[in-house]
Amino acid sequence: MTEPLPSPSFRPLYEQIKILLTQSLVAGEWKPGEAIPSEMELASRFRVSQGTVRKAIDELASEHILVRRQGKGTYVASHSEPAYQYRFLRVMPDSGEKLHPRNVLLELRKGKASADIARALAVKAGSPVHVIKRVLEFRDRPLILDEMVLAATRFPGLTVARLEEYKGSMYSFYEEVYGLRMIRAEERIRAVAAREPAAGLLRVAAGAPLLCVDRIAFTYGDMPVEWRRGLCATDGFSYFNELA
Amino acid sequence: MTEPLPSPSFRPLYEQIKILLTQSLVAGEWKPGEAIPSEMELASRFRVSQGTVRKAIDELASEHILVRRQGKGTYVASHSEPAYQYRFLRVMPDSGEKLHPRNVLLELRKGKASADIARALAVKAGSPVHVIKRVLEFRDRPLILDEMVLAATRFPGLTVARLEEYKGSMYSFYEEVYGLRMIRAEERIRAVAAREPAAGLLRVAAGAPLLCVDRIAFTYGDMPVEWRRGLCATDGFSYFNELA
DNA sequence: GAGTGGTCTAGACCACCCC
DNA sequence: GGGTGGTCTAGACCACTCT
Repeated sequence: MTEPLPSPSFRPLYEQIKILLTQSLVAGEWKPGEAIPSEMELASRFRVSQGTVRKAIDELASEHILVRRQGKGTYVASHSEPAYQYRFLRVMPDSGEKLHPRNVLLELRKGKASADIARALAVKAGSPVHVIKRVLEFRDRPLILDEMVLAATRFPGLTVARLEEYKGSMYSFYEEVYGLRMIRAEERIRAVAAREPAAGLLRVAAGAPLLCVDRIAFTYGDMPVEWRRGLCATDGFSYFNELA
Repeated sequence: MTEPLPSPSFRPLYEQIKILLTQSLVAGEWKPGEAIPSEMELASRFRVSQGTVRKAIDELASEHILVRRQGKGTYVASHSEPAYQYRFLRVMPDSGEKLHPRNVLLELRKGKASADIARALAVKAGSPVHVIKRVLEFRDRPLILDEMVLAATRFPGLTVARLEEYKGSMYSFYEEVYGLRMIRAEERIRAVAAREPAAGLLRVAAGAPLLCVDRIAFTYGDMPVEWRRGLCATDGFSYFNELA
């Protein structure tokens, strides 16, 4: 029998299992929404105890990469599921009611990555990109004006038709159409004065204060996929955050 | 047939242990910065296995209520420790350098809780409160103008002298002087136009866009302790947030 | 009833820290 | 060397879901 030698840098077994599971996810062995094999089955596949598989899955579940459902199985998390639909949308009405915005596509064009965006997307400056502009409306009021930038190589054949025909959030679109599941994002928020054309699109006066939310969204392995800038008027709405 | 009725409220053992540990923390049996008893010791105290204590501690550690240190022990987290000093401060220089702000106290006065603040602090409207105003400076530039409101009953004998003599963050002050450890906070962020006197204090033009960050901070058992409103100019700085 | 995740136990051993 | 947390195992039993 070949026992794994204790390597100089100690790596617990469950972390290696975690890596193996992640590789299977990246490779598409199990797709978003599907169940992965049972803990016992994975334990015998990897030749470890159920407890070790369990710890690996626990961590992936705490990162919202997998979802456990008692009595049923463990599933690959998906932005297409209602509960995860607007997982990354932190702007909420102060009234406390749930925000189910409507997506209005403004523009899709080709462009080249600026230095900043190239760095954010880990591509070369000047690389071809798609630029998407859209407005999120809530109760027929424009709420957020978004600009998204995607590396063209990762989104071949992206057209207005495909975007418009799609029902659901951007991230379920990336996921279902391009197999890119977003698992994490970083946001930087600033306050800015509204300028045209944003002011008009959001129906606020020029110079009105807006939230400017810059986001980089990542898929498995911390690979950046989307750069986004959102402008948002915050009368009646606010960006909610929990600090723990 | 005798159908075994589904137990109305199933509570796993480790959750009960978690509650017992939390009660000891609230009661002050172990103070911030101190070590709690070892896992084996707690296991025998509670008559459960080490694994069960371990799971309870794991959860408290993931909530940053306890801190594990391999080979040493498990400690009560404290805002006085350097690593946790500015745990809840999300405003950072865009340069990426670390933010070690300086605290400048402007005002401490007594007041009465407005309806909104009373609700936030779970006290009666009109209850006596302390109102603290201060500026956080970074490299001699005013960065954040904060107004904090505290229920007077929870902070007896609060004076300018005690506040000014204290070195460190607000929350280490609450913790060391009043035994109130903040473990969680909720923030709501909006964009607002600067007005006097905030504009002058932050050295921005009237009407300039500012971040307005409203916070409620909680101690053990989700008890609200502090209401806070921060105004922040964001040229060169931004509010960082990670979405997971 | 069968299968899944969830809990709990007991014991062994490893990595880390400090004396 | 002795104590602490960290990992891993094997097995038992519980709670939940679906059939």
